[in-house]
Amino acid sequence: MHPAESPRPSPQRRTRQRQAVDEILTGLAEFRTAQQIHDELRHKGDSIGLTTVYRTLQLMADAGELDAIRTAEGETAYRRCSGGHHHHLVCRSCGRTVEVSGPAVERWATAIAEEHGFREVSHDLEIFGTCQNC
Amino acid sequence: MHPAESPRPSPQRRTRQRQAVDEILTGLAEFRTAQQIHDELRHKGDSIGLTTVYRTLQLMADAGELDAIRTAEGETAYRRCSGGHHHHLVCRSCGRTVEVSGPAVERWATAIAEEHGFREVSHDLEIFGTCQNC
DNA sequence: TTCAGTGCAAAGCTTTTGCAACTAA
DNA sequence: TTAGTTGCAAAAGCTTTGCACTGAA
Repeated sequence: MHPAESPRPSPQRRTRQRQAVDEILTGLAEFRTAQQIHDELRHKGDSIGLTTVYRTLQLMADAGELDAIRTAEGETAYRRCSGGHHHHLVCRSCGRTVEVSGPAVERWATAIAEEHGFREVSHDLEIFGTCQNC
Repeated sequence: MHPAESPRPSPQRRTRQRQAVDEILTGLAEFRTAQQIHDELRHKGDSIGLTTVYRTLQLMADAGELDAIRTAEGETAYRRCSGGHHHHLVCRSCGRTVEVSGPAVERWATAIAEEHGFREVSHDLEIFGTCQNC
């Protein structure tokens, strides 16, 4: 269900398309879907196939360079992430995202899972709200 | 992104199909997708359309009778739930689910969101692990 | 020169919708 | 009787795959 990610090797060739995706993601504080990124690149004048965007994002996520979440609409959204374990505080309206972490929550989750006899515990936590600007 | 659910009115007619879905869900401690429920009903000999299963599950979820989660594979899985706010401890292997709740986590999530200027805060939290039997 | 990478078209999947037939109340 | 339900077929959306072509190293 949520397999531990085994960091794959990074892509081997630096292509124009991969650089473009990489740049879009840089300095962006929101989650974006493959289709959104594809649209943005096209509007910017870059030529790139939707398939390539999908594949590039998957590679980057597999390599641990991106965080991926599933939206309520069934899409997969990506965002560059810092290493280490953390969670997200996401604006429902504009999508702005803040990375947060809370050791207390980690401990609570592990403790309650073990209490019920569960091992190899992991968890997903996303916080949603409306940010100041929205 | 995660709109507050406004509990719709429950279905108005008690049909054979809706009773069948209801019964499958009763006493089941795991999340099931629409397709899984459809399969189980068919194997049991009940005749029901996949479309009807989808619609019935949506109605029940809208009425607050079911919890819905998105699997990593992109499917929506449902499970009968108790009222009130709670989270799930899910077995990665067999799908067995335990409802858990932690006031401390709720407070933490709300606090950290407000700290960042977010209002109307909600959150999603699922804990995964391997249960004793697996 | 080579083989990873690209992108179009087509296929795959889950879920939703149109609509005529059906049925609970 | 009649309005809510059903279910097939078709459509909609997101994502993946087949495959011939392209281009980075």
